[in-house]
Formats: sequence, structure tokens, C-alpha cells
Amino acid sequence: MRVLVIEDDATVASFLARSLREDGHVVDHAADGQIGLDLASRDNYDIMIVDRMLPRVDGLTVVRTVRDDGNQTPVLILSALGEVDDKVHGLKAGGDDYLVKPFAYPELMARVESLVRRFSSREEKTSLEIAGLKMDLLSREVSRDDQKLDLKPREFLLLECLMRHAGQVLTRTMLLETVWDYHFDPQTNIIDVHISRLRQKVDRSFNDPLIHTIRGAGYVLKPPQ
Amino acid sequence: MRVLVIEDDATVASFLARSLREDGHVVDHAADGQIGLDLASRDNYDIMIVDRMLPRVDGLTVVRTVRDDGNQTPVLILSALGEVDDKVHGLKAGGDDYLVKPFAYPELMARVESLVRRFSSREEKTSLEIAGLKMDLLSREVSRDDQKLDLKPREFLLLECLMRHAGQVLTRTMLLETVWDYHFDPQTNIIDVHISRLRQKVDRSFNDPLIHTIRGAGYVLKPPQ
DNA sequence: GGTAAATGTGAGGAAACTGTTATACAAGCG
DNA sequence: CGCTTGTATAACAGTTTCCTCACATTTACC
Repeated sequence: MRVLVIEDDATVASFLARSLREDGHVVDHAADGQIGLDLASRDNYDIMIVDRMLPRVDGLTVVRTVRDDGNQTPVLILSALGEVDDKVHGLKAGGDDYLVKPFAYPELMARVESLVRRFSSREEKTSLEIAGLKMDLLSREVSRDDQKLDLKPREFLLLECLMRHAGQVLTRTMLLETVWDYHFDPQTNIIDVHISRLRQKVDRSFNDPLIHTIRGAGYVLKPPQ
Repeated sequence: MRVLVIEDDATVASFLARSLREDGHVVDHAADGQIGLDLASRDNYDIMIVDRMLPRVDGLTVVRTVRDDGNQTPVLILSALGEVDDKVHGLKAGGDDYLVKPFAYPELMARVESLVRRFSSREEKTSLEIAGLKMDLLSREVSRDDQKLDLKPREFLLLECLMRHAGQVLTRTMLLETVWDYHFDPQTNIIDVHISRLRQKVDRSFNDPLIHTIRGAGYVLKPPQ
């Protein structure tokens, strides 16, 4: 299992990381909220364990940001005894479970496992949504702010790929593999062309663009700020 | 969808009600078991979400009473972490699913939807209707705007499939599987031909077509707008 | 077996979609 | 500033997909 631990207290963090690794999981650790966000957007984790109080970007903001990016990874929030222990806020921000420090490791593991089980058994998504952009995979309808968009099949595939990995930069190679099923470089700017066509429909008549170019890397679908 | 929430914790209740309403559902709220029972007997809900611990009449008793009244509405039971978390009792009392607080809203909604789906499909449908297009599965009669249509058996099967999945795009593969029971690609345009014939009967002499081609994907039966 | 109804096949033309190319535009860097 | 590199857009043309027709084959029933 791939676990992301976002925790500034070195003692807790190293204890967590060691215990989780002993249980056979792959653990990444971020010592502050900013690093945590970077890691979360770069990789797909099975679960994230997030401390509430963090330097730079606090825990709840991390969770909220991650959710706004369309990331559905289950999140377990940790909060120290004595902090304003507001479970509701934590869950509202997008957390899935809540644990008060100090905790016993078996308790944590029980919750982690329960969360992961809950989420992995969740049924296949039939719709995707990021920042007012909705895609219904069954009816193949796409809309932004409830305004219907008419996409060609290839554009639909491309957007689906972007939405499924919202917040992550997709390289041309990745797009060619998943959208075109090309396993070689076609030596043309076919992706640029389709991105351009997609933008005209998705972004042109709206204020905040969702499709962003990452020069030298690729493209990313991301909500404004 | 009509939802009855029976929950005494004001925070959870208002969070639930707001989220459900944002998703377009009609929500009634009861703050204790007695009120809940009154509402449940007065109205027909699509689903009831019932907390286990309630003032006056506890959650399990509510469920049991409702069932004894012959009410089959699906019930999702909520129980707080730390309460005697006995799923079996909850389900024995007549609950249909069980969720432990704290929960993530998407998880709740997934379960609510799955429950409602399960129940609405419980009673076999004997007729289908979409936008003036009626199909009686017993008498095998089809009409549009009360004008009888004469369909061949295969056309009937095809239309039935389209109507059962109205609003969803059906790919050629799906149609071949369900209408023809082919589990391979016949390499012919057999579907196109039958869709064409169906259109002549279903759409030709009417203003708004119901059968739509989704280029590169398949076909969908959809009411105009 | 014969007949009519139902179903399947293949071809041609029309429409829609996709990929290519050419050219314009923007960003980074000395 | 000017060069290089990377990206955006528009127009065109080839290809694919789809629709319909006429005809062939199968099935059901007398």
C-alpha cells in the first residue's frame, strides 16, 4: 500500500513511517503542508495521513486543496489533544476519519485499513467533476457550469484522461499512450492540436482556464487557485 | 429524490441536509425518533437515513416500527464510533445498510444511491415510458404519443434495451451482447441497419427524434432537451 | 415444400472526425 | 534585443463512421 504521511513532528513521523514500513507499506513523508501537497499531486496514494497543525500550509487546507484538485484518496486526519478538536471541520474539509493524538499504533492501523477497504470497494465512478466541469461517462455528456459542451470522441477521451489525473501533469508520452494508444512518437503536434480544440470548448468562453500548459513538460487540468 | 433524515445531532443533520439538497434532493429532517416515525408514516420517501441513538424513540425501534407498518422504504442506519457497533442488530431490525460515523459524504451518497437503485429495481417493471414513448413488456405493444408502432421482434428487443438505459450511451458491443447475445464482433453493420429501421418507426413521423447517434461511441435514447 | 415475414449482408454516398502541415505566437536565455 | 525552442491556431485533405437502399438468407408457419 502506498501511504503519504504529512506530519511535522519528527518523532511521530519517523515512528509512523517505520511502523508502516514494517507492515510492508511504501511510505512517503512530508514535513510540511507544502511538500505534502506537492507529493500528493505527483503520486497516487492509497491513503494519506495528515496532521492538523503543519508549518506553511495547515492540515485542513491541505485536505481541502487535494479534494479541490479532484483527488479522492482517503484521508485520515491526526489532531493533537488540546488543539481545538473539531471533528466536524476536519470531515467537512474532506477528511474521511479523525484520530486524536496520542494514539496507539494498532488503533491507527485499524482505521487505515478500514478506510482503504471502504474506498477500494467503492463502485466504479460514472461521473467526474472538477471545478464546475462535469463529465458523465454513461451519457457521454460534458458540461461546464451547467452549459453543455459538444466534444468529439477524441476530445472526450483526452478530457477524460485529464480529469482522471486532475492536478497531475500529463506528458505527451502519457497522453499518446492512454488517449491514442500510440507507443511511439508520431513526430507531429497532434496533441497540441487536440488540446487547442479542447480549450476552445472548455476554456474559451469562461473566465478561468482549467487546462494549463506546463512548458517543457506537458499539460494539466487544474482548478483556478 | 425524497430523503428523510432522522438525526438528533444538529451539526450532522444540517450538514447532511445541506449536502443532499445541493445534490438536488428533497430533504425532511426529524430531530427525534417520534417525529421521525410521524413523518415516515405521513410521506413516502425514497430513502431514510436513521441515527442509532435518538431521543424519545431510538433508531432501531424506529426502523422496526416502520417495517411493522409494512413500509419497505430502504433505510441506512448511522452509528457513532464508540457506540455498541452491532451491525447485525441494525440489519435485523430492518435496516438495509449500515454506516459508522464519522463518514465521508461521498461514501454516504454512494451507499444511498446503491440502496435506492437496489430497491427501485426490486419490483419488476412491466412497462417502460420515456417522453411519450411507451412499451408494454407483457402485451409487447409499443406506442408513441398513443399512436401504435408495429415493431419486429428484434426491433422490440433493441428498443427495450435502449429504453432500459435511456440517457446512457450504448456501445455497439453492449447492444450486440444484450440484443443479439453475440460475444464477438460480427464485422457487419447489423446494428446500424436495425437502428435505421427502428428510427423509421419511432422517429420518422414525429418532430423530436429520441434515438441519437453518438459518433464514435454508440447510440442513446434521450428525450428532447 | 412453399410462402411471407423477419433478419442479415454488402455497397455507395454523405457527413463527421482526425491528423498533417504551415504559419503565427510566446517564452526562455545569452 | 534576437535567437532558439516550444506551443497555438487555422485550413485542408484523407480517413473513418454512419445511413440507407436493395438484395440475400433464414425462420416460422401453413
